[in-house]
Amino acid sequence: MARNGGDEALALFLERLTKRSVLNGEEREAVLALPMREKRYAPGEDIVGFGEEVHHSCLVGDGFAARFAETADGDRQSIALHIAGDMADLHSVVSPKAITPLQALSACSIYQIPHAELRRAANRFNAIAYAFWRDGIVDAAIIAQSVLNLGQRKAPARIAHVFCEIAVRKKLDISKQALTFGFPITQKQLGELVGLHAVHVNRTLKKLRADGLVTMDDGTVNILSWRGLAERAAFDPFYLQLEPLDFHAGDRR
Amino acid sequence: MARNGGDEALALFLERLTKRSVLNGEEREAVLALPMREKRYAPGEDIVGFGEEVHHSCLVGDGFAARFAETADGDRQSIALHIAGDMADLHSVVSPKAITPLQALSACSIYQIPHAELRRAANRFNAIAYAFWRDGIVDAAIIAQSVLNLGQRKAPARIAHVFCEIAVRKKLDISKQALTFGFPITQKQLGELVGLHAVHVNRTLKKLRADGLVTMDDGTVNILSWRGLAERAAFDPFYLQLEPLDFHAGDRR
DNA sequence: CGACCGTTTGAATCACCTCAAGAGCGGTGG
DNA sequence: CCACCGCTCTTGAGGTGATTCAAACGGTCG
Repeated sequence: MARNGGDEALALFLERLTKRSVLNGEEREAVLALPMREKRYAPGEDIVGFGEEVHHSCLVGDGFAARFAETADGDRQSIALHIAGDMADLHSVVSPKAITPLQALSACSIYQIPHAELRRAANRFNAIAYAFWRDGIVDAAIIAQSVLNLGQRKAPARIAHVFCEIAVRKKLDISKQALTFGFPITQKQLGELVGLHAVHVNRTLKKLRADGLVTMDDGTVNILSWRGLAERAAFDPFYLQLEPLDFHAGDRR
Repeated sequence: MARNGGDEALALFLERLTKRSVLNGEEREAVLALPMREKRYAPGEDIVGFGEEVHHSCLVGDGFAARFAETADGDRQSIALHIAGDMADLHSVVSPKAITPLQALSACSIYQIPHAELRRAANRFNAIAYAFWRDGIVDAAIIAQSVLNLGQRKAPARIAHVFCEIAVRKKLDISKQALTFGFPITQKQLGELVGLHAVHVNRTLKKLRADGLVTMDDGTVNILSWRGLAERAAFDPFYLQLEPLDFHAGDRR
């Protein structure tokens, strides 16, 4: 059972949970005690294949992973982006046959946590069961925002929105001047995230750069003007900000 | 506490649950015994407002409801469509503050079920808790397909896909010749579902009609050729078909 | 009756895609 | 070592899809 990097990822995951659900000391311990096994993946590699049945969930250590969908015609679209501390497929606990493949977007480390252990923690502590359920809801809310992003925004706003979302999810300090994060993906992959073709992604990035909003070179995103970028994206982080909810009280109404 | 139409909707909801999760007699009883209160809404009316905190979930009786998102610029996009037997916001049990409004798409009846009762059923029966969690995952999978739909498909395929999905979710008999269902919404609303403007929806419907695939008049969708429509949509119902999973065995691996 | 809404069609414009080509870069094999 | 391949980024030109503005028609409601 791997620790070290795994402990860090698990701590991030716990933070993610407790940001949305109240967990007491015992419950936190139970989460932090989850056993796991480390795996590394190269960019583009399948972490969980399409239709595959898994018996563990995948906690992202570093790098980026994403779930994909494709049409019968073979057009690819990425559905959900996962960063360090995300349990990319916590839903597999209740739906173990993957309806979308999970792939490494960049080189990334994954910590596999057995479903049996997750289920045990949920069965032992009601609050953990609710926290897991809620975590899935938050994921769904993020996907719902993607629907809005693809359905209503034009290319520059779509790309700006993705950058804004990652910055907030990574908990970067928005007030800081130098707002930068590693994002080692190709323009083609970025296109799959926002439903655009690589060529148009290229032109759009050029425009955003020319407008002094953001750059993306050498696998690094550099936000030159948070305000400008957020405005261009029409970004409202409300959908990410769920305040913690307490599921301990038996029947709070 | 309303019954009649409510019982029917609840039976549909139970069917939806048991299609995906195994529930025993006692558990089924518990679901069917849920108390509820009927409400009726006119097209466009808010069922749950943006940011509103609710203490009940909304079971759709008849008609159609949808959740919406909008950009800071005011562009509307519908995120999720709900039909009879759907618990439109079961997620509100663990996330009571609505991050997207729920509105009546057509005239529709809603049966409100108190969160306290849902939570009680989940606390009493582990399998129900898992079934609820799983239900949310299925909803998320449908939204994920919308991302694919908006990101990768052109207008005719998008609209065709929506019609195919509704037909399958309504459990219509695909093999039948006359494949028809009521769908009393405007072209503008359909546009909000698929991320297109009303004018273009109109032209696209005209094209689909000319190709002998589908018509939509007087609030009725008439699928002239299921095969042709499904092919045009590149429709693959896999994402809807989750076989039932049994959560009773304490620690099945 | 007039006002309004939804549908339908036309024409012009804009956004995005497709095809194409060149430059840079890393990896491979002769 | 160099020639070559494949992949990514970049830019151009032309085509398609979707939007926008506009106008006409029928139906409904006050």
